[in-house]
Amino acid sequence: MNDFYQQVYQVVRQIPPGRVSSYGAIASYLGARGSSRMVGWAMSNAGRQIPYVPAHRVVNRNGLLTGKHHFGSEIAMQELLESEGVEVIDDRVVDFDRLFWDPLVELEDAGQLF
DNA sequence: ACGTTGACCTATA
DNA sequence: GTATAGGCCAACG
Repeated sequence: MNDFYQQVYQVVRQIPPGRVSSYGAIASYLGARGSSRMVGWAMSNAGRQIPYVPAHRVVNRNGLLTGKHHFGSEIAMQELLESEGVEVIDDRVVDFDRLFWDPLVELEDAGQLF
C-alpha cells in the first residue's frame, strides 16, 4: 500500500480507547488538509489491515458516525464505541469536544511515529 | 478516457 | 443556527 494509507493507519492506532478523532485532523496531521476524503478511503481499506485498525474511533468533524455503514452492521460501530466507554446517542458522540483526540496536539510532531 | 461517487472540510451567505 | 458551493483526489463502472 501507499505510505499515506500506512501513515493513516499508524495514526489511527495511536488513538487511545475511549477517545475519538476526526478524518480532517488526521489528514491535517499528515500534511493533506484538503484531502480528508482520502482518509475516508483509507478507512475503507482499514478492515483488511493487519494489525487491527480501530476505525470506529474515527468520526467526522461533527462527531457523527458517518462511517457506520461500512462496518458489519449498522450498530457495530456504536457498540464498539460504547464498549470503550464512549456514549453514542443518535449516531453522535456525546461530549465529542471533550473526547476529541487531535494528533496535532497529542503527538505534537511526527516523532511519535516510526 | 471520462463521469460519478465518496467513512470530508472550509468558506461564504 | 442552516444552506449552498467549491475543493480535494483515489477508486469504480
